[in-house]
Amino acid sequence: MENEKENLFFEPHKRGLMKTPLKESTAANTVLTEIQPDFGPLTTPTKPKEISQGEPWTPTANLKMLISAVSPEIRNRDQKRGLFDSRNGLPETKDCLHEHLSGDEYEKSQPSRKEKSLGLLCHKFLARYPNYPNPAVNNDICLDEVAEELNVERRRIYDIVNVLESLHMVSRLAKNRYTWHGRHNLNKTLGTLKSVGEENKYAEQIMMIKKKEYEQEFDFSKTYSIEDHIIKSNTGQNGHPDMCFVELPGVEFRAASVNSRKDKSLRVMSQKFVMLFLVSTPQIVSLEIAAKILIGEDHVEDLDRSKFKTKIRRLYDIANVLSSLNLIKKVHVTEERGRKPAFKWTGPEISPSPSGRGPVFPLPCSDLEAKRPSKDNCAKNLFSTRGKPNFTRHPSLIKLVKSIESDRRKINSAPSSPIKTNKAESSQDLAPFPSKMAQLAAICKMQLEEQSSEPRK
DNA sequence: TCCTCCCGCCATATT
DNA sequence: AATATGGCGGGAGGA
Repeated sequence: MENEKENLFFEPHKRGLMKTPLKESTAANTVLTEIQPDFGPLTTPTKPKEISQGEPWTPTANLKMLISAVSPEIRNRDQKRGLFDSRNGLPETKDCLHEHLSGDEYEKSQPSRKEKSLGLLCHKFLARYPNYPNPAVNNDICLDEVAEELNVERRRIYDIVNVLESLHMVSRLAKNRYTWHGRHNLNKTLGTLKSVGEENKYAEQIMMIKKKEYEQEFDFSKTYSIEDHIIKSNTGQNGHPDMCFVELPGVEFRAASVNSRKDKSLRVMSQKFVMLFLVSTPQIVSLEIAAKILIGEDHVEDLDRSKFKTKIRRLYDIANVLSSLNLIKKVHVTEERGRKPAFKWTGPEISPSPSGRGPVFPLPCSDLEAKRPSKDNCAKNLFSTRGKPNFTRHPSLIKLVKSIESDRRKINSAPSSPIKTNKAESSQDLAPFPSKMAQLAAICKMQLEEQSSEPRK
């Protein structure tokens, strides 16, 4: 079934716009079918590593301009460091000005950590494709080629592609091949994610966690375990919560594979992370909060510290590509007890309702407007977190969907009310935790206060 | 020091 | 078995 051998088409990019000439001294191989002289083309590079002379930037000079235009911050960072200053530190290396430091150690201009950041890499990646590609032409992406052209190991490309996929900006076609969709559907996807986020009551969960922290700050230390339980029950009252990958109506995943079980972390995590922004009132989410919520959802019994740490690490990865997409930007929240790293949503304001809302503007490409309530899609693509060797669709999740449906009615209101009007409607859903209402009310208040104090650091 | 997060080993999933 | 994917977390660069 996998028509993997479709080498018939070629990359659409690198010709579309100015793109990356890449015609530089070094690499620059803009070959159509990448055939590295050193390695076999069809195997995992594993370590293509640095190509001859280390010139991380020059070949992409104009790309940089492109990037700068989009993200001034990046530009600043670059300027901060002398791009041309090839030698940093490296005491014994007399004067590198003499070009070839020859010898055996030409370790001089090491790209420097920042130049190898995922964020930068993502910018380069994105610069190769138009935001709104013409669906009529071939928009395939060959991971091998990209990895090679950007001079990074494949592993990094997976990181990028995975989150892009979570936003449906790309979709897997076959082994090593993805199709670029760009920002078509992006709003639709975000709308869907927002709906799911509301259904999952992320806003409430966030408040619960904040409340917890708030209390701990005082002396009520010891309320955490209780809180955890509430949160968990709330999400997936007995089974697993929403470990589902939200699909898009029109863009069903072609070429199965993607729907198989192993869809775990990054993709789903990325969607959830985005959901948090979309349901948060001051669209700001701290990594800590995000990590806690994401952890709370699966692995019920986890107080593990290392797990938390790992989660944070993943979030940084995701945040980097989301930042490259200009959907979020890094900020700091100054809460009681110090400032924490957080991110602020800078993406489009998305329409709250999943149904009845079409794209903001009529798109030329007829991407089947299957305007479907998110829950449908969600229900359709549920799979358990844990890799059950045989089942990708966890039966117990069906019930979750049911409950979600019942919740659903609540999302058709409150277009922009600052505080989720949860007390009223959600009271029924939260029935098992009546006392929670009172707490939520209190939290809401805190939330407001916090908001007012957000701006001024 | 703490915040970020690169790097790449190696378990899993696909072919 | 060979490859493709992608969890995961040690540990190092940077502020």
